[in-house]
Amino acid sequence: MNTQTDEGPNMTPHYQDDRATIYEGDCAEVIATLPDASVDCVVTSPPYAEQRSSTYGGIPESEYPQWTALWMEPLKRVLKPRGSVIINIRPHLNKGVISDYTLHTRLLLRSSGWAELDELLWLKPDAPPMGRIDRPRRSWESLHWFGLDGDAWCDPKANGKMSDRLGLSGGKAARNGWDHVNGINEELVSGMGRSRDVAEFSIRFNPDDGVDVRHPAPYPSRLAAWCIRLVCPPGGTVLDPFSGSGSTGVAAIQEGRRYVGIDLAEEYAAMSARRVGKEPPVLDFGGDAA
Amino acid sequence: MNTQTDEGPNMTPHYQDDRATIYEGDCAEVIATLPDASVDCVVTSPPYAEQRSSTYGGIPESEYPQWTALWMEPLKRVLKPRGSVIINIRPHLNKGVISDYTLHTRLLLRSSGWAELDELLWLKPDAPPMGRIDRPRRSWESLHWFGLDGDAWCDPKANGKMSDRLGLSGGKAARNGWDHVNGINEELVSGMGRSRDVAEFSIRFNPDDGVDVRHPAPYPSRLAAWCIRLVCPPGGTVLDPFSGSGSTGVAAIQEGRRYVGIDLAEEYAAMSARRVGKEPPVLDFGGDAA
DNA sequence: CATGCTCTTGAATCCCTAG
DNA sequence: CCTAGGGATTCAAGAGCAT
Repeated sequence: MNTQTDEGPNMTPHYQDDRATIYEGDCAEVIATLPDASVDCVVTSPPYAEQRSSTYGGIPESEYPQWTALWMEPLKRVLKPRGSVIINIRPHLNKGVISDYTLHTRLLLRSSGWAELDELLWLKPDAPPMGRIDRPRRSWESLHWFGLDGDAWCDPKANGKMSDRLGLSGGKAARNGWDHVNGINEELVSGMGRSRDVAEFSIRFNPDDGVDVRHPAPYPSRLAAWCIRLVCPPGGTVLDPFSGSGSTGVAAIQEGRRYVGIDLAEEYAAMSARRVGKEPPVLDFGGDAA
Repeated sequence: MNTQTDEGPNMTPHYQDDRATIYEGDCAEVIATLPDASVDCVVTSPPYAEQRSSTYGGIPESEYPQWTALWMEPLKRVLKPRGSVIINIRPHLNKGVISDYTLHTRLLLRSSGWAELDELLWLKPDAPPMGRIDRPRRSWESLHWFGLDGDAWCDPKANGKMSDRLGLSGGKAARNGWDHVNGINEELVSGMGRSRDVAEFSIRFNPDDGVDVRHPAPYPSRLAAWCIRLVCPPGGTVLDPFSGSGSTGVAAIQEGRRYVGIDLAEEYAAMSARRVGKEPPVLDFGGDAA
């Protein structure tokens, strides 16, 4: 079902409207056609090694680090200088031992020039108790956060909770011009606290993910929205090179950002387009958080 | 304050009673004197690279992996075949980029024969909003779980929650002799569910940590107790090579296990002894969980 | 609007067999 | 001997109702 021609990938979008563009094709090739510094952030859940092989070909663990470095390489030009890349992944167990390909991947990305900004968490309270019965139920995944340097754009309050005990240590923040800090020049005791580096969202029952969504990698759009609020400036552009069912796109539109989605499979490019196209226009979405 | 002689470390315990032994000295040297297969698990929070340098000398990041592999090497003999090692650590930020020494440490341990069983989490809901103000509040740490192979002893229900909906799909488990599974041969609908791979304990307000505890690495004894219940059989022996204020020891005694603590600093060996010695005798402690 | 019950489902993991 | 694929097994957390 691939519409590519012999001359190379078809860079005509599979879908386009004024907020979203969906491409069908190899993500590295599509990214190479995007304009310089046109993307604020990447939020994605790439295929795991040896998983989803029917859809994506199943990258062997030994090749995974280089495969990742390769699709990310053209991003260095396309990403804005303070842009972020957030990658959701967690190693699986093999005879009671976790695989090491994510460690090698992180090290290779670092040595190929990416700055590893932090490791954020996705907690899954309803993670199914499958797998090894003699081990704890595995109920979290990593969100690996990379940038071009240590100064990526970030809104540390985007996912914060309201608090009434802020600004009590005030003073120095004002002098340093940190407008992130509440209580500057005033003795505020109430306001938005900083986000935690942990996002908690259930796997299922995401109101924005329709019942007709069928994809081997369920990725709640609320999680994508959390990431987007954190690292994408309002009105910016979000890219997902493994768009899948389009949950990142749904989240981007809901959060008032633009979306560029890519998927190798026509089926999923179409599903992304269908879901993104159905999103109602953005009116006013504040930062309601985890 | 070091009482070592020129002939080598003093292997006379700094403190001993029928449940606990505290040594003052270099942990690798002390471990080398312990009997074969005498320890069920190690639960520890080692000094981070370049941190706590006033007490422990501050291991440079570049030497940290090898330093870790070295103190763990003699454990291979001392640990029981199904024993576990749980190491609490999280990389710090350096100009907005996380350090990579924990990645290198994990890979070196793996290549030197250790099995990495999983990565568990300690969530710190009350983590203070320190560090970079333009980033999310860092509120978790890793518990790196290693063993001699993938078959370490583990009680997956030790930290579980009670549930009244277990055993509903039961059947084959009984035939396979899996006593981990609830609902065998009966139609139970109530019992202990499996633990999550996430432990949530606040930093402050640990009832078992006396107010006089002063140590540069606050490590709640409730967290240590969670780990001990998970990987140490009842009545077994827990080792902490960086005993510090002795929180692991307090937890071990409370959970009805034996404790072997080691610390390089006389001050902390003494503090561990004081706290462990004050623990009331064990009567009956069930697995009350996170 | 709490509470309780039913119902569904999941980036799992292991083992065994076939190539 | 290693790889690939299929089958069997597992249960907690919502959501959606009914009361």
